[in-house]
Amino acid sequence: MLPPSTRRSLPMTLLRAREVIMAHFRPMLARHDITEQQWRVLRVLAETGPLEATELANRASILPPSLTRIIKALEERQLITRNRVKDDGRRALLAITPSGVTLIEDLAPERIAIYEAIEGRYGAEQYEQLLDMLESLIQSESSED
Amino acid sequence: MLPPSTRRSLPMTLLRAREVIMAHFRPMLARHDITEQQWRVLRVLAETGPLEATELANRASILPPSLTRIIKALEERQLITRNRVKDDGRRALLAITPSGVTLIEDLAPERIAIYEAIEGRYGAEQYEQLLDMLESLIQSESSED
DNA sequence: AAGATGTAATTCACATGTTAATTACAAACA
DNA sequence: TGTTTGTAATTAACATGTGAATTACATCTT
Repeated sequence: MLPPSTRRSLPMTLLRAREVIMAHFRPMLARHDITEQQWRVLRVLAETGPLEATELANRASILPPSLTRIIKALEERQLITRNRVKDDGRRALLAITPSGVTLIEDLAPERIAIYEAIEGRYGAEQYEQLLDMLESLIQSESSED
Repeated sequence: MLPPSTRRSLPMTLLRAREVIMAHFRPMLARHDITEQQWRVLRVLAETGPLEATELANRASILPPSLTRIIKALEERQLITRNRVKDDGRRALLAITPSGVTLIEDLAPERIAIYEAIEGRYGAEQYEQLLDMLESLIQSESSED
């Protein structure tokens, strides 16, 4: 078996695919002075409710050191709050604030429009199938110790 | 249309998919003290021959500022060389050195084995189909000004 | 030739990715 | 009680991602 050429390697192709998609969202994020990762963190908290850092890191696919920095930035902008968990001084519950919710809600319509445009160009069925296949890949490759 | 939940957003899913795949390669890269991006640069040069920085950046999907730093590091380790292009003082041809080729060749067998293992778990046909669908997505979304 | 415009590469500033080490705390246990 | 072990979060150090500004050349224009 030949090694996959760089142009058709799976990691590179996933990277490029992510890149062309994110390119559509970056102008919107820049206008609201928020990074892609900060937006992910806020959306997870908005969808799920208050979470501890470890769970939030998992759901937003952000590593703990990055999350520490992101939490600090979002807390300073008063988009999230942190409250100690009683009986365990290590943990803290992170929650989105009302102004954080407002920010997410302001972005939501444009977010939906961008997704619809992508689906329109790519095809809704293909789009769903691609997501299914990616989730299947993640399943087949995750943590088989 | 509902906004896609964070768990099934395309950018997040692409990110996670890339993550589970790259996890297989990281131990190998760490053993050889090379980063993922440095490995990409070397592979592109090994496959394609000498390139100028802009073309190399495109093929390796690395932004110019990152490539500047990576080139510097690889040059210091004598894994690549840079030669000015006559008649244009801005450009330079970047080429992999023999020891760079040796490094790539040392990694190649394990690289192939990892890909084969992934294909085996996921299914060879699915694997090819996924690549096709991703390339199609990249096509449908790239630069339609 | 001199200035205006365009292009390749770099630099800057800041955010995140990544691994290893460390801190702060909790829980188990002698 | 004091020590060990385990866990959550942070910090440290370095590499890369990202957008804006800058530098170094080329090329075009007059």
